[in-house]
Amino acid sequence: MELINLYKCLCDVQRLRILNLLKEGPLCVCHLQEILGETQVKISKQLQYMKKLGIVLARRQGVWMVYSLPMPPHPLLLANLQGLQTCTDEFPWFAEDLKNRALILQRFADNLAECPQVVYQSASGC
Amino acid sequence: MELINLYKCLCDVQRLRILNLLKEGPLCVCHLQEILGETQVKISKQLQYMKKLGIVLARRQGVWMVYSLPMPPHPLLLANLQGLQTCTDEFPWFAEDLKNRALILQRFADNLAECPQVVYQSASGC
DNA sequence: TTAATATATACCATAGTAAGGATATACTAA
DNA sequence: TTAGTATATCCTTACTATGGTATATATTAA
Repeated sequence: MELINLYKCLCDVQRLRILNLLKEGPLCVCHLQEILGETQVKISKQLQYMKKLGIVLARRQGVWMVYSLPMPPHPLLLANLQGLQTCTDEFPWFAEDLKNRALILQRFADNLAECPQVVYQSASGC
Repeated sequence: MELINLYKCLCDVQRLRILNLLKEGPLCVCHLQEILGETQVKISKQLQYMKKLGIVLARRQGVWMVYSLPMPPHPLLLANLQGLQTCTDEFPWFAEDLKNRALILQRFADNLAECPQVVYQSASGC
């Protein structure tokens, strides 16, 4: 992976939000779609873009595609996501997104009918 | 300045090299041109790009245009340039450029006929 | 004024990126 | 097999970025 590619991913707000979410753990497209409030095509394309550049990984789990960061995530990526956390005025969605992610995981824990094949816990190793 | 713009500048090798140099202090176009070994047009365009995004500042000093980082430089920019210093395998020019910059400044100190109007020392405040 | 130097801009071609709509693919369930 | 769901791809259009050549601008020196 070329480091330049990291910056190519960071220079777009949607991709930044996706990486911020994936930093916490794997997510499937439908959940990213729900959190970002974007169309399926847009999310999917951004994921393809980052996958092609080697910044995210994809793995199929039943009907779902689960995206994640390579382990361990590049320290420079983590440092940037960390540093951006404090810029709440410019990136208000940074914390909001993480909150919504937690809600979804909670909902998923309560109701296994939703995304039943996706066991994010077991995906932490990919 | 929007932080996203910072990443837009970082995602290109030439711009990265320029920022790495400006981190050490102001430089005029001709010196950047000499260090990077690129054409005047390319350097100038990259500088315009970053200036438009609010990442670098420009000030005329006689015939020369002196470019610099806004003071104080954004911590996220410094953190990234710092973090990249260690990636000598991927960015071998990172240290080389700084060495060449030092040589130019030395040469300038020895011979004032070169870029006589440019007093980089006095430019540190811009 | 004229000439010379440093730098920016205009113009053109090419490539990369982004967004939307429609459609295709892959998998699951029945 | 069929239908349904999740995701990816194709196609078009528009915008942004990159690179090159030529030219314009600004400043200095004579």
